[in-house]
Amino acid sequence: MQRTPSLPEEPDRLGARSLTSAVFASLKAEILACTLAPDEKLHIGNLAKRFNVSIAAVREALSRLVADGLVVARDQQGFRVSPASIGDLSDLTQTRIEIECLALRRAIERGGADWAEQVESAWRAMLDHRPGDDEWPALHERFHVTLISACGLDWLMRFRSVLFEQTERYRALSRTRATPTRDIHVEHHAIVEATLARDADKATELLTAHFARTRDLAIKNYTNHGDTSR
Amino acid sequence: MQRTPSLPEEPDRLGARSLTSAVFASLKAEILACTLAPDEKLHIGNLAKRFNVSIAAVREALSRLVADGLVVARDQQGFRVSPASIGDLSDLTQTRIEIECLALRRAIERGGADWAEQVESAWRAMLDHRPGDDEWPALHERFHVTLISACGLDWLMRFRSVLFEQTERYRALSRTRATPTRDIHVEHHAIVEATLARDADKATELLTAHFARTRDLAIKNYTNHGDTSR
DNA sequence: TATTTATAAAAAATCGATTTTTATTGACGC
DNA sequence: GCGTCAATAAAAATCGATTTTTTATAAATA
Repeated sequence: MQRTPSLPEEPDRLGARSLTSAVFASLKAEILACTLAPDEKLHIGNLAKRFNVSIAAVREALSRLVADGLVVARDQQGFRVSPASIGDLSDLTQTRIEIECLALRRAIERGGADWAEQVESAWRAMLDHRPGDDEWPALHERFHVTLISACGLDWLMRFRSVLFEQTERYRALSRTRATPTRDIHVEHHAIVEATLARDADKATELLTAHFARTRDLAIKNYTNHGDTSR
Repeated sequence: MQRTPSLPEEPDRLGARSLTSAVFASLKAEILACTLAPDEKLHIGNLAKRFNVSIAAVREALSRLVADGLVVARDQQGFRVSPASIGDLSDLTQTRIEIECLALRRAIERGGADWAEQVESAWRAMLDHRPGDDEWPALHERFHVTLISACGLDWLMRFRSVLFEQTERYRALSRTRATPTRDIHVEHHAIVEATLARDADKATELLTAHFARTRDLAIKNYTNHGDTSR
């Protein structure tokens, strides 16, 4: 009973239950947004100063980020942001296509009426928004999660999550200029239609094209602007 | 220049470049062998005493293990070994089947003569050994890695590795009595034959059966002996 | 001049102690 | 009796300082 309710909270802990988690979340956001560039050295001492926490807290947060494949660690050489490259983006996208199509087929096979409803609902929730919108990222991810949520395999969903997150980084790298001629709502709508019609072949074909287009756009801007080094 | 070369090394660091890595490796081995049981609380202070290292080193090692899905962390409640269950084993196995079959198809499509040679070589290397043998685990894993290594997707290989490791834990749980009537060499040989004959349908069918059998054996012994709680 | 070797500076890794949070237990009131 | 609350014990989280390792720099040798 030491803290008066009216006093302001500590600045750092934005909802996080521990300092380490707060640092983890901040670092993750910066890496996904490429404020911390791919392959950039993550100077433990500097980060500790910047976040006003101890070295141990930073090290632990960084160790956790290795889990998501966003940071790589080497003994006695510290941590750095995972490198990014067109090769990796291609690999990533193809793996994503394989896994999500697999999951979508299973979901179409097993999903019940409740699932179909959720898919439609998640899609409609996106309609009022556009990429660049504050709420867009969360809604977009929720849509893709819901779409294949009926696949019935937690491990597959877990891998999907890793791949989605990784892709986020390349999206950030290509977000240099306004995204041009791409009607993302139309793409999503087509996927929803085929899915709800239980047409697995069509749905996976559309999903594949959807991911491939994301990749191609990223590669295009990547070549023009994306400087991964610093 | 304080250390005399002839003095014995510190006991702990078995090849590891850092204390944290050594603790990481030890803990990982114990978790995979189920010496540290599923869902068991990982008492940081005790572990630090047991390994003669600081709390920070243990925390970091544990954080790294979260990456592999072998440990789960909860803010302010420390770490525990990831829980195991028949449900998880089923999920795991099915995901493994989907992903490895996918990879095998791609490998059969793309693999060249060098790959075919490596597959045969990795298979032959296993012939002199049996499960339970000291060298078996490494050779067995190498065989399965080689088999699909020509799939051309690093991310897929990465997920494979996670799934293989997870399966290891259930193997340990079921290793109570001598593995009974299962000629694993025959199973592997059939897979190799179909693969080298570039018969993807047959190869994936056999691989699926192979993983399913591992799962069924584990479930059988799990029900009899496997006490995940403590 | 190129390669090595010594030296100094920087950074990573590690520790022991302190602070904070959670879990436990027993008293108290309903 | 049962739930609530406070005091205490245990454990997790965090910190600041120390030790070890690597990297950068400069001198020395071939």
